[in-house]
Amino acid sequence: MQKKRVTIYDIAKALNVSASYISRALNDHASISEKAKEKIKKKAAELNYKHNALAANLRQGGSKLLGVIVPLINQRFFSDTISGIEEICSDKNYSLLICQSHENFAKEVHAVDTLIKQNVEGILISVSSETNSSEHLQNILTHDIQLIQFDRCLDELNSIKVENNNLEISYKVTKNIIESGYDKIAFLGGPNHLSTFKNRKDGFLKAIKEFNLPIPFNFIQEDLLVPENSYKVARELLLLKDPPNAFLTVSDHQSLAILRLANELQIDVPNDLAIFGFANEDFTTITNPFLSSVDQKSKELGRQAALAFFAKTNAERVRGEKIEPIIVESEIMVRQSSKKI
Amino acid sequence: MQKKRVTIYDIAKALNVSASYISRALNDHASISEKAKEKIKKKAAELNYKHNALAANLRQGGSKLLGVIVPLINQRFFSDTISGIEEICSDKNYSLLICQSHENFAKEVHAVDTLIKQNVEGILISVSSETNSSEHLQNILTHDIQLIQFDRCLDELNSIKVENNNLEISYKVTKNIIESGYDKIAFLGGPNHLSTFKNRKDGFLKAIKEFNLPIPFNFIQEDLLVPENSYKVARELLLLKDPPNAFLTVSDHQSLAILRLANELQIDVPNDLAIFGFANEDFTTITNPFLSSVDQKSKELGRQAALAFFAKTNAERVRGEKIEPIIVESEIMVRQSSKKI
DNA sequence: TTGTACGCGTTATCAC
DNA sequence: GTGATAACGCGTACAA
Repeated sequence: MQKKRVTIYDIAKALNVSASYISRALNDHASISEKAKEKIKKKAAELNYKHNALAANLRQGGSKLLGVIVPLINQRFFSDTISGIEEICSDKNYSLLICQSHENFAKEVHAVDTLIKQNVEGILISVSSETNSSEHLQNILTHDIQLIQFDRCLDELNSIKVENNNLEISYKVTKNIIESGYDKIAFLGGPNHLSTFKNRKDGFLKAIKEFNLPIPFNFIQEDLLVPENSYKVARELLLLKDPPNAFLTVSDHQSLAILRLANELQIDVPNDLAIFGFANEDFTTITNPFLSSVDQKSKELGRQAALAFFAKTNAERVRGEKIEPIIVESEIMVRQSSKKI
Repeated sequence: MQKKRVTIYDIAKALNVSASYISRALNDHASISEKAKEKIKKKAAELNYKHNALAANLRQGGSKLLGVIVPLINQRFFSDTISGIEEICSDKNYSLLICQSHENFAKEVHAVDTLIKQNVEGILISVSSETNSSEHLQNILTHDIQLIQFDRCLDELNSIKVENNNLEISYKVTKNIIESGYDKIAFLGGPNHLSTFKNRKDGFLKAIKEFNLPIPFNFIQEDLLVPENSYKVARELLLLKDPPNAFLTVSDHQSLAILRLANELQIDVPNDLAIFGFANEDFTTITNPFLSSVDQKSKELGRQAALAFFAKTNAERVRGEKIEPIIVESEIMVRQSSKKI
C-alpha cells in the first residue's frame, strides 16, 4: 500500500483542468487570474502536494543545488564559511550539498565526482592540505559547472577565488610581533603549494627582511597544518640551545598545540614566548592566556564566495583572461599570547 | 556556445549501439560481456560523460539523498553527529543535504519543506529548541519519507529515535556530584518539551530525591540553552544569600558561560563551585579548570541514526506500534571542574 | 546479447 | 485564458 507522490496531474484531475494549467498557476504565471491561482494553490495544499524539484530541474537543466567541499566541517572556521554561504543561498532558494574531504585528496576527488553527478550548478571549494593537483577541479569546469575556490586556493587554476589579504596581514602580524619585543620568530606554515599559505609565508619573510632579523633556516617550516606535527617541530625548536621566542602559525589549531607544549615545558607565554595564529577560532578566548590571531572574517568569506557564484562573472574565463581574486580584508586580533606583561 | 551535457545517447551514437545498452553497461548489468562494458566505460570516460543523478532518480523514484537538519552546524556536537552520518552514507553512496535551523522553528519548517521538495529519501533531524509542535515532522511521514529523530526528539511523534541514556546518565552525574561533596546543586535545563532535556531533568530529580537533598524550587530552571540566559540565571542564583555550590547544565556551552561568571565573581571552581555539563565539547579540555561533561558519543549517535535509515525497520510504524528508541550509551567524564582539590 | 518503447513529473511551446 | 504535446536523461519491461 505504497502511497504515491501527489503530482500536478492529481490536482488537475481533481479540478478538471489540464496539468499545464496547474503548473503555471503554481509558478505564478501572469496569464492566470489571481482567483484561479488561489483556488489551485488551496487544492494543492489540501492534497498535500509538494513540488518535485527533481523533475523540474531535469526539465529546466538547473538543479538549484550548490556543492560545498571543505576539509572539515567541525572546524569553526569552515562551519562559519558555510554559514555565510548558506545565508546567501537560502535567499536565492538554493540548497547546499556539503561534503568533507577530511584533508584527504582521494576523498576530495570523490566528492567532486559526486557533486557533478548530482548536477550541482556550482562547486565552492576550500581544498584539502594534500591537494597538489587541479585535474579534478579542471573537470568541474569541463562540465560547465561554476567553480569558486575560497580560502585555500590552487594558484595554477584560473577560477574565481575568494581569499583574505594573506600576504599583507601576515606581514603586519609579523611586524606586530617584532615590535612587541620578540626577535627570534619561528614560522610554522602550511602546505606551500596552496597560495594561502605561501602568501602568509611571504608576508612573514617580507617583515623579517625589512627588520633585518637573522632567522635560522630551520625556524621556517612548512606543511604543519596537523597540530601534532606542529607540536613535534615546535618541541624540537624549543629544545635548541638558541630557541625561538615567538611562533607565528597559520592556524589557531597549531597555536593551541604550541600553547599546550609551552605549558608542558613550563615556558611563560607570553613573556618568554609569543604565539600568534590564524582563523580566530572560538577557543582563542578560552585558553589561558588568550591566543592572538587573525580574524579572517570567515562568514564574510563564505558570503562572498556564494555571491560570486550568483554574479556569474565568469566572462573572463570564457575570454581566457586571468580572473582577479576577490579579497576579503582580515583583521589582527592582538590578545594576551603575544603581548609581554 | 553552451557545451551540452554528454548523455548516454552521445555514447550510443559514438559506438553505434542503443542508449539502453549503454545504460546497462554502465550499471554493470549481468547481461553484458565484460569486454563490451570495458569498451563502453572507456568511451564514456573519453567523452567525459557523467551520470545524471537527476534523471536517474526521477526515473527510479529514489534520490539517494538524505536530508539532515540540525540547530547549528558549528557546534562541535552536531558537526560530529554529521560526521557519523556521513561516514555511513558515503559507504552506501548516499549524499547529504544539510540544513541548519539556527534554533528557529520557522527555519526548521522551511528546511523540512525544502528537503521534501528535493525528494530526499529520509530526513534525520535534531529539532530546534523552539520546536514544540510536530506537524511539520508529521508531514514528512505523510510524504512517505523516512523520519529519524536523534538527540533532541519530540516524544509525541512515533518515529525512529536515536538518543542517549539521558535519564540514567543524568542520575549518575548528579550522584557523582553529590558524592564529590556538593549538596546544593542547581539544574540549568533545556526546553522541557524535548524528551532529551526532560529526561536529564528527571535523572537529576531522581538522584536528589534518593539523597534527600533539600533543593529550593528556584534551583531548578528550564529552557536555558542559550548561554547568555544561563549566565543571567546563574548570576542571580550565585548572588543569593544561600547560593548553590554546584551547577548541572545540559550543555557545555552553558557550563562555559558559568565558568566565565565564576571567574568574574571570583568564585573558586571547583572548591566552592562545581560545574558539570553535557556534550563533551572540545573546549572542555581547554578551559581552566577542565570542565566535567558527559560524552554523548556524538559520532556514534550520528552513525546509528544513519544506520536506522538503512535498516528501514519502520514496519512498526505501518502497524501502528510504538517504535522503540535506539539508545546510545553515554559516558561520564569527570574532570577538574567537579572535583574538589 | 541487443534494441524498442515508454514513463518518471515538470515545464516550454505552440495552438486554440 | 486554457489545453495538448514534446522534451529533459535515464532505466526497464518486453520483444527479438
